[in-house]
Amino acid sequence: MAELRSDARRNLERVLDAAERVFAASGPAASIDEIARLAGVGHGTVFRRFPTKDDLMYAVIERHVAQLQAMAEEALAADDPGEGFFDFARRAAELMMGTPGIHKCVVHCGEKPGAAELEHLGRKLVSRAQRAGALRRDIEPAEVGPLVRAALLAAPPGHWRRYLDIVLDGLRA
Amino acid sequence: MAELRSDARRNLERVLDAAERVFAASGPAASIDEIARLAGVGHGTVFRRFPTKDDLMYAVIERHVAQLQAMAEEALAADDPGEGFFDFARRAAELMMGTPGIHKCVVHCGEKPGAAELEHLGRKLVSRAQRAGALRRDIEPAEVGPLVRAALLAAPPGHWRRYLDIVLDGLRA
DNA sequence: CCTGAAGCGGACTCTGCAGTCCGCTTACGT
DNA sequence: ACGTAAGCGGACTGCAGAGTCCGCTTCAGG
Repeated sequence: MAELRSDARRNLERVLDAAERVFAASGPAASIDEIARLAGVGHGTVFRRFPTKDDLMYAVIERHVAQLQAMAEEALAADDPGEGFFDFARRAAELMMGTPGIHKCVVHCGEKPGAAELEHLGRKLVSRAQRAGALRRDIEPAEVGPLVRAALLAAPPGHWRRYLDIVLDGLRA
Repeated sequence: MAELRSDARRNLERVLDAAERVFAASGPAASIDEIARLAGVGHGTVFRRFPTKDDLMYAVIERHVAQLQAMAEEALAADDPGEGFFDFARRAAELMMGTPGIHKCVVHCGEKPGAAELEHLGRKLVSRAQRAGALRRDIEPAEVGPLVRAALLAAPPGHWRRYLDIVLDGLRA
């Protein structure tokens, strides 16, 4: 990655920026051609760095996952497990809903990228809250994320916070 | 519809049956070719009866919508508004989740077909339950359906009942 | 500078879909 | 039984997007 020629590095950056914007706007349905056009490069250039569209999507997603991971770690350090969980849910939702298209990409990928770590943190967060009696126990820790995400995506543009409240209320013990 | 030649009527039936099965399996992504193949007809035959894929989808969906409508009317007649609503939700979910692909088609169409009536019934059902104090008031009657449907579709295959419970709990006053 | 390797980009292929068209077939009234 | 209009089906078109390839351009080291 450091071995790239200067023009190549510049183009790579442009591609990633464009991809982020286009995926954010159109979700997984975004086309490589559109990204290349916005980046001001030929689409062959995109494919040289990212052999498939999914590869590019992962690259874009990875930055977001990193942010979520930091939040999750912080939440795990909270004194009150219940509050840690609900705060995290709200903050994560705020982040994801800033770029709904990318949110859809995450759902689309089944979170394959480097999300094993994040998923692990999420599970810990949930089961800690369950043990503390703040969360209903009849749901698997791994299932909470998908449920919340689905509710967020189903909401009409401005109203996802209401949907989130409802689902979080439903999750309470 | 009664003016059809006998072979045409038979083919029409075959097409609808095949479409139902294929849409149920693959959702809105199903291809006309696959439906035609399963029906044992050329795809030109499908297009003669249903000029666009959406037309065919509507035809398939309509039967399901009719069933839901009957349920909704029954639920509106229930003594307890809250119970009427929650029973309807569970029964409707049971019906829809029997054919998840068709459920996806319904979501895909934004329920255009003849669903104005059903939507109206749904709104009445919700606002009646809200007035009776059985349902939280900070959600529009028209928003309840999408939220519930999204949760159902997000559930891993066998577990949608759990997801439904959670969302319905969240909806309680 | 000059050169060769790295990089570029767009023309090209391939795939899969919706939707059209028309020569052939078949049901059905007489 | 036969004439004809209704019906059939598959070859065809058009489109859009993913991924490939290769002749040309540009960077960077000597």
